[in-house]
Amino acid sequence: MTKAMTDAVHQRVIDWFSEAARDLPWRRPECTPWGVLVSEIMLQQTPVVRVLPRWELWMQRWPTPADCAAADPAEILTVWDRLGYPRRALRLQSAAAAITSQHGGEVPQNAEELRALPGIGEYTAAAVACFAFGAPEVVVDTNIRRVHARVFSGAALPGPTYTAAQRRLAHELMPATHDDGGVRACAWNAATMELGALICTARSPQCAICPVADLCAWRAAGSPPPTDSQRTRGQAWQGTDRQVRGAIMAVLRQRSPVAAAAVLEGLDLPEASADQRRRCLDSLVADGLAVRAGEPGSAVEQIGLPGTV
DNA sequence: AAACCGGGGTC
DNA sequence: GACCCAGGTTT
Repeated sequence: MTKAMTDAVHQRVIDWFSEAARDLPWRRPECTPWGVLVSEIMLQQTPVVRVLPRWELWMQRWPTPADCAAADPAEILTVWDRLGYPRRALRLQSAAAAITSQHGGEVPQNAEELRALPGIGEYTAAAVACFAFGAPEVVVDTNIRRVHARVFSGAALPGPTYTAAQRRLAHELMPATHDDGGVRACAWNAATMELGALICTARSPQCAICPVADLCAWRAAGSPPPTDSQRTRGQAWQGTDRQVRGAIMAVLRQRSPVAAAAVLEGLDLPEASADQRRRCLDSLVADGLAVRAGEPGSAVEQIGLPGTV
């Protein structure tokens, strides 16, 4: 791909974004860095439409990191509701506590300091530095990997793992920052992500209305279907510990504390053995998502959300 | 590099 | 019913 073609892709995607971008609350100018951070954590593995109402409630209740850090962890998990992966909620509160105690209550502005916070990895650190503070970091999520794979590599899908070659490509594709201080680089990140979310989707991409369809290497190759190695192996759900853990957490959000025996026997999961139920309950306690009172396995054993027992 | 971690919408 | 989703942590 020549520099002229890369420049053309930049221009087309950024122009497309300026008129097609969704009006999301964490993209508005008045949104705080904390609001951006909360959105990024919630959006890890969770679609925008499901995040929107939870984000609004969260920001209304805890408008600053200090508010969140001081909150009752049981309420944190209750407001998180069914967003999934509830450990994210506790890590977000831990991050808020670190921001409050170590950063004067202000969200750090650079990726390195963000990366050191609980629950913030390579992607989220770059995304917050870029979207909240305008830093020209290389942001790579699953949408961006897919766009890169198609437009520049000619592949149907990027494959399940983020490879060194993909990281190198993402760096090479970043617009120069010497003349605008990174404005264009940030726009490229946001625009590419949005293109992957709205047009260049995994299942049925809308190439007919794609701003770079005529520049796309995958299209030029005849839009070949994904190979077996490019397919992501879907996670099982029925019968997994994740399903059982989720069912236990649903009970605790409803009523807490509660007798452990009542929870374990009341789960509407006929396939789950007594061993699995017990193992999952213990793992929730180990993860800090639940706390226990009374001897495990005894008649007086009680389970509750953290802080309620 | 691979396993683990939720839950719901879509095709 | 398979597939997908603005990933991170642990081993």
